[in-house]
Amino acid sequence: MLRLRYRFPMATPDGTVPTISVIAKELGVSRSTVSRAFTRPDLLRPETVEKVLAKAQTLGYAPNKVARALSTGQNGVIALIVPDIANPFFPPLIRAAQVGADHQDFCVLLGDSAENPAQESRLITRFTPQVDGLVLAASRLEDAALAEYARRRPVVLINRDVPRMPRVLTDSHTGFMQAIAHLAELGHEHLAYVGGPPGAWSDHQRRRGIAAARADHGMTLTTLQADPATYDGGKATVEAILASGATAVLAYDDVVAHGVLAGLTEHGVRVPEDMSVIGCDDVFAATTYPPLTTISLRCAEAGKIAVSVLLDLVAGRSVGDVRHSLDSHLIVRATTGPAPRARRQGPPAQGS
Amino acid sequence: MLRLRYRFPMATPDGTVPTISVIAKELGVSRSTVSRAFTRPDLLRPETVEKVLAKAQTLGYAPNKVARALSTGQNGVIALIVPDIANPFFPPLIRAAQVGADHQDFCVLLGDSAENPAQESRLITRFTPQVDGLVLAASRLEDAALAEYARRRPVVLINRDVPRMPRVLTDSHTGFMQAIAHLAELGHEHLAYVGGPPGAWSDHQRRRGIAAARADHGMTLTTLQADPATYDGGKATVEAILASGATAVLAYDDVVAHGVLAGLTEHGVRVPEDMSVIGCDDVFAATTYPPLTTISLRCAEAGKIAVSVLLDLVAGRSVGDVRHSLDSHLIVRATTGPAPRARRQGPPAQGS
DNA sequence: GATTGACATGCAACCGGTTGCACACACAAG
DNA sequence: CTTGTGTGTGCAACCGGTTGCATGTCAATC
Repeated sequence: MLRLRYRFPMATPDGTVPTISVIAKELGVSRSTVSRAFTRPDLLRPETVEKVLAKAQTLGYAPNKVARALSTGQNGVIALIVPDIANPFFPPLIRAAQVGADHQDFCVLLGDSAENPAQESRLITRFTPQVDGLVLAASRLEDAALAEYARRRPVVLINRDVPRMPRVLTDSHTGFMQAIAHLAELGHEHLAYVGGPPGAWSDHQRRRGIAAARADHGMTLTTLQADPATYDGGKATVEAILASGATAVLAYDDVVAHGVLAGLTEHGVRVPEDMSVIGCDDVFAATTYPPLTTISLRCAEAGKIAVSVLLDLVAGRSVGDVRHSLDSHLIVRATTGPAPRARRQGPPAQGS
Repeated sequence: MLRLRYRFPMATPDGTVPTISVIAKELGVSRSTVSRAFTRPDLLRPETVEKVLAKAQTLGYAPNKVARALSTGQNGVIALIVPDIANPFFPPLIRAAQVGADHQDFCVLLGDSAENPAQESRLITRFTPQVDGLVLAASRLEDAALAEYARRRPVVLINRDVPRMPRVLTDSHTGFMQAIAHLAELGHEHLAYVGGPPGAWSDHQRRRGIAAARADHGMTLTTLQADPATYDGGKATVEAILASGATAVLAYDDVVAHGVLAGLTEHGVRVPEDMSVIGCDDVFAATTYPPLTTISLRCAEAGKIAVSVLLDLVAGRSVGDVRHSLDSHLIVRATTGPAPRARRQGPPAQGS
């Protein structure tokens, strides 16, 4: 069997990717000069740089990262691995990461671990040799495994709090504090929390925050779990919510919150008249109807910062124990209202 | 300023990662022999192969992918460029693409063009040298530009119909036919279409399909445009919709549809009692409340197929003029109902 | 007018593999 | 003893950049 060398038709006009050699020849300069126009323009006469760049522009030239990687050891590529691309929390984060990387001339290799630690390990192993660093979002791996991978390449974690590893956390604490204060003000006394994936850092953090805050306000709390943490999982918890006697629901995220909304409506429970619902993430709260009261989590910012930290690390710029905690805040929209008991008992009549 | 050569500490005791040269020297053979032990073992004497592999094993050697990529021109990477990662149409597509690529041992470089042709060009130029092929989703570039890029690397388009270029189309035609038939059956006679980005193939296709189908049913059609094609853009069209006298709205996509829903509710218009609304994409119709009647578009499949076609192309397996058209269908949920006039006038009473 | 830098560019080696071609050697047939 | 046919290896060029060092130019300085 013949193994053909796969290569596209040569020479720029007829469909090849242009190289420094092409530009050099056309301009009658050496390859080094072309190279330097991109890497060390300060060494060249300004008009030379300009000449080269102009030519590169018209030829559609861009430096070949693979070649550059071979000689410098820097690939100009970072990996970003998320548990589920389609979970609406991640797209804004991914986009911000991509844009941030692009600004520093890096590309992003994207991986979806399907919430599966084994798959996540596979991807990391596969990506590692060809990237300068990795961002792992909501990793499902154990601390030890993470530390091991971090010895091979710089790693920045998102929403995973491992001491001594650089990490960026979307901290829902403030938001949930505000949410519970908001509910307390509306007269609610009985809460339900519909939690997410038990292993996840974010769920753990939310549970703790809510438990603390509700105690401050003397409220009762029923903790449930959406399993899985999806629309349907949220919907399935509705009977338990109603049985608990809660008048307000805090959901693990916006997706679960929408599931709860749907389930409530099917049970003839009106929102917010009979039940208040608060989501978390603020990721499609503003693009669906009814507008969901939710906790805004700055997920895009997390992506941006993670990349920026990683690139600092890659460039040897960074130091110390990095732990970025991004605070959150409540956004009140249309799914929270006075507790039914408070209304029945009399006053507010807010509005009509 | 000193520019340090960045290189990670590695396997061998002296801190360097072993190369074929090291193995070759230790074994007293040539570098080619070592290389061939890994790539064409059939050309070597079995005991030679074994000797090399054993040595590689003890030295912890693994072939350097970057170097291999440079000399073979095969990187094991494909690029995927989308106009907006955060547009909910794309995440399922991206995920399917990533998974499909992974199955064939390819990685995905992701790019976000921000709906901007110039940015899209930049990304393509930057990615091209380091990928084996590209998938361009909903490209905003002109046909000529696309053709030009396709001469450098295999390119597969999604939702862009350029003759003689491989393309995968999520064809909304069938779905819109069904939608209009559905509305006709419910007694609607006046439709409004809230269109999306004027340049987009998908909008163009939808406009044509709707115009044809409504004619078949003798309905009137008012065409509006959500500008931009977002939640707010959709919401802003509501007054025009109401002024048009339409009793049913077809929206460019689910996001716009939700904007319309919100706007209608703010105007005291009930859905579906006073107005029916149909979205398109089926991307979060099932994860929000109320469940949106919509057209299901198989976007994940589009991603999967595009990658599969691209990898066939890359491997030289594929042929001919590829044009995959993925049909769509209507999914009736809770936002469509009998036309108000029909209800007032009497008969149907279909159901209750 | 010769000396000295500073500056801009070229030369050539190198990064770590792959591969077309040549060569050496073995063995079989003429 | 040639000639022919394989077979297993080595040589060297190449992929597309980067970079240490050398060279050439020109203006400022002595």
